[in-house]
Amino acid sequence: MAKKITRQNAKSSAAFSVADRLHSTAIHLLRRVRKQDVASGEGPARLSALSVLVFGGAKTLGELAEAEQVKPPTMSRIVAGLARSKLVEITADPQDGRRMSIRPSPKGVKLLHEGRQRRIEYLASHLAGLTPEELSQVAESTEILGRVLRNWA
Amino acid sequence: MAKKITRQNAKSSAAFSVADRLHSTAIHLLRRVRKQDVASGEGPARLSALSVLVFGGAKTLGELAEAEQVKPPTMSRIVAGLARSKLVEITADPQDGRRMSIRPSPKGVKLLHEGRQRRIEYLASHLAGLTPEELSQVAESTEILGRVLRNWA
DNA sequence: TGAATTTAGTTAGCATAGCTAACTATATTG
DNA sequence: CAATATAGTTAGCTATGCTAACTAAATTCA
Repeated sequence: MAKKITRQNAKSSAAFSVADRLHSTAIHLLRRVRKQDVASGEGPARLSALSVLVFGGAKTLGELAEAEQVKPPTMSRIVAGLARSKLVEITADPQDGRRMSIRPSPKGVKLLHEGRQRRIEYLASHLAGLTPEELSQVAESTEILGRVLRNWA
Repeated sequence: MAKKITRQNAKSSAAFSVADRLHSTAIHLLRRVRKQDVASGEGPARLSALSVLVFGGAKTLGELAEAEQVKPPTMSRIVAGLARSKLVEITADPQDGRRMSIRPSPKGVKLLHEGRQRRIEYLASHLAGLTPEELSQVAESTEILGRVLRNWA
């Protein structure tokens, strides 16, 4: 039995094909850029958690785990590593003795900004060959995808 | 001393700002999509290597490591895992006894396509809310970034 | 009030995935 | 044929993910 082609199917398959290439491109792009982070001396999970703290302010461990889409035991170890490197400061919540407040230390803020600088400069240097039109296409599309992410189920 | 603003600087800082948002968007997009791959029962490194084999054909271990931007010992273990799960077949190179030829098994091809289907359908379902114009913006931009990746130093 | 339950985070133990250093085995070169 | 180069493996480290089982604090309710 041949599959019936409808307007709905046509729309789906366009999204399908874009999704496919988008996925592969995102993987390979990040794999390149990640290598710049080695210079920071911290792993990707720690840098990402630190970034949440630097840009979003102090969080509890549970909030951090939620933000990073990771289970609490995983975040517990990530935070322990950040604390060992003196990149975050931890205080007990005076209202609720079970909770901890985790915030970036000045050293953590500095390390994050430097790493971000390196990483972004590296990526930007590879975007530098694009025409202004291409660059604004990419910017526009990034904007669109950012909106998709904010509305994610 | 104020920084002199030239056409070159303007171009660089546009690339810089796009790079910044692109990086963050790519990270968060992949973090969501990755979760779909849990259903395959194989880790991300194995799925990615298998994908190279399925779409690029048989490779030696060194070629695979190169393609995946990983050191040979790392790829050695990834391939061992894929072989243990019977997702790849390995034969010795008759010309050069040091080399091995690694190719996907029928089971490997099937698993990859199913996983890809799940992952892409999931991503596509979230792109489905976009207008046709937005979708083609994203497609265009993905194309541009794919070209950037192919020319990467 | 005080026992039961819920909530926040930790500990233990497992698997994957990355690395370097040091090894084996095969090819190549002088 | 000896020396060297190349392909891959093994051993051992760190980091990151998980679940299951724990501790301790807060909350509920009989």
